[in-house]
Amino acid sequence: MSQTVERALRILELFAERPRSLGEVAADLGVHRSTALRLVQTLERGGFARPVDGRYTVGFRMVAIAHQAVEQLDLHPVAHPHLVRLGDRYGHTVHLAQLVDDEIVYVTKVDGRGALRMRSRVGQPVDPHTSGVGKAVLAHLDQPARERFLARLTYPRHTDTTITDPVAFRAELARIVERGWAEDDGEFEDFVNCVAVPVWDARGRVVGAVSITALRALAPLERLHEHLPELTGTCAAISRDLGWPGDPP
Amino acid sequence: MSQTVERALRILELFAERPRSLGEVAADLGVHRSTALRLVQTLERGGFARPVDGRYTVGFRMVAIAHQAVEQLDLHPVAHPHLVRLGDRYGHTVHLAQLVDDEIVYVTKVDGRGALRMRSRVGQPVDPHTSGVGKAVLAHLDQPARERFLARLTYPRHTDTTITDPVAFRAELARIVERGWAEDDGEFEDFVNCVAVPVWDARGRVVGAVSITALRALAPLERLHEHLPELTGTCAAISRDLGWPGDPP
DNA sequence: GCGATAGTTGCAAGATTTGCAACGGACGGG
DNA sequence: CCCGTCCGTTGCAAATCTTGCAACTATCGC
Repeated sequence: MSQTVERALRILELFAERPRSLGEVAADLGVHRSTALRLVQTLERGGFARPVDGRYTVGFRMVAIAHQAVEQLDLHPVAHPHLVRLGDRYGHTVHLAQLVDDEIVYVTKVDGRGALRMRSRVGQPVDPHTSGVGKAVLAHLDQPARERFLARLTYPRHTDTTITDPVAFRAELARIVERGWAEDDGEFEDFVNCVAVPVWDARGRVVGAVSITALRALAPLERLHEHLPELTGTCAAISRDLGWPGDPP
Repeated sequence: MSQTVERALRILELFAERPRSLGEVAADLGVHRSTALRLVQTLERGGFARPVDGRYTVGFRMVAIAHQAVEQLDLHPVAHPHLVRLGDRYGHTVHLAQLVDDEIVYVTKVDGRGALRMRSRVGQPVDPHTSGVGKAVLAHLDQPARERFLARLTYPRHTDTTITDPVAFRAELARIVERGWAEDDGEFEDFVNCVAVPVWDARGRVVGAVSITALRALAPLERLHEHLPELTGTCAAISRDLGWPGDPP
């Protein structure tokens, strides 16, 4: 609706990938260099962009605002200490995803102790059919909401184990409800697997999920399964902090 | 330079504080509601804003971009695992600040185990005269850069212990260089104190600092001092990961 | 010293944004 | 039940604000 703002946002997207020169920005937007300059300058004066050796990148105001935004989410503040404790315990990567309106978003990540770090996901929407947290939330959603999700779901294949069949996916969701937890058996990336457990609010509705993720080489599913009691306990603790009465779902 | 973009950024700032209705936005910007609507819609379609029960807030694209930006910083990725380990050890809050151009910015925070969480600072510029990390970096900066910092420094008082005298501040910096670490004795907030140690790069220049922060009631300075060997070790490890030869400064 | 690339500025043209007025829906009090 | 208010939304004409141009400067590398 506003061309100018659209261009400014596009510029921020460009900066997020990697630092860009004014020329690159202008070329990408298809505008004159002077136009690009004025947009970038505006971003810079607002702290949304900053120069870095002959190029521009995302500015710190942006970082600060985003951080503030995450802290405003209901789940993050109550869950965080629990997640840190959980991360401590096994040294694996811990993710928290929250159900926000009609999408599921990664809200917190606690890095594991290994040298490798998972490609980061905070702020990104969860892919429901290839992630533990996605399946955990989806499975425990109430009927109409789940159907709304499923309706707009596509099933692109990422690995051999990716579930690409809607019917099989529904079966998987049913299984998850039954046992109370979900897993990702290398369905997004071959060498990564995880287990995930849902989090409940005061009214007994799913609000998100917590997952323990690890390289298969480091901790295969069987090993992660051993952490399920701890993970379930953590999610119960978070849920109780949210006012959950504590009944089994 | 671009009024429209300026307004869009202003809107994001508003959303960061708390969710806003269109009317509030329009009022704050001093524009017609329809104008505000079109700007907000543009932000929303870009994922930079999102509706939340009758109001608008910061969108997740914003969060994702900011996160990506932080990961691009040189210090963050190498330092993070060390910080987590340090946080584990004592359960106190750990901050990492990085020197970026002519400012020092909080880049990472590892929350402590206590129920209380520090008011968050990631992405925010460090106040050099009231923070451990600020003083640690400033003290070890090369002469000209330090003078440039000092030149534009004001010394607003926040607490009884805030250093408000430029001369006293220089003396403090000298003391910090001598002993190799800095402290914040409730200089920003009465009840919070911290110790901080600088981080070096391959060429032996300060690139940032790490601090261990705690409520005074929980861990007074004397207690934090006991953690200095560990903190110094962590900073040395980070510095070595950055290519620091390992000579004492 | 030449050529390339980066950033910057004034100005005129006009595309883009703006304010207006009016509509529909939701909510709450009277 | 109706009125008042506050929400978001749309079409349109006016004009503000943005845009592209062209020219200038600076820096880097050959």
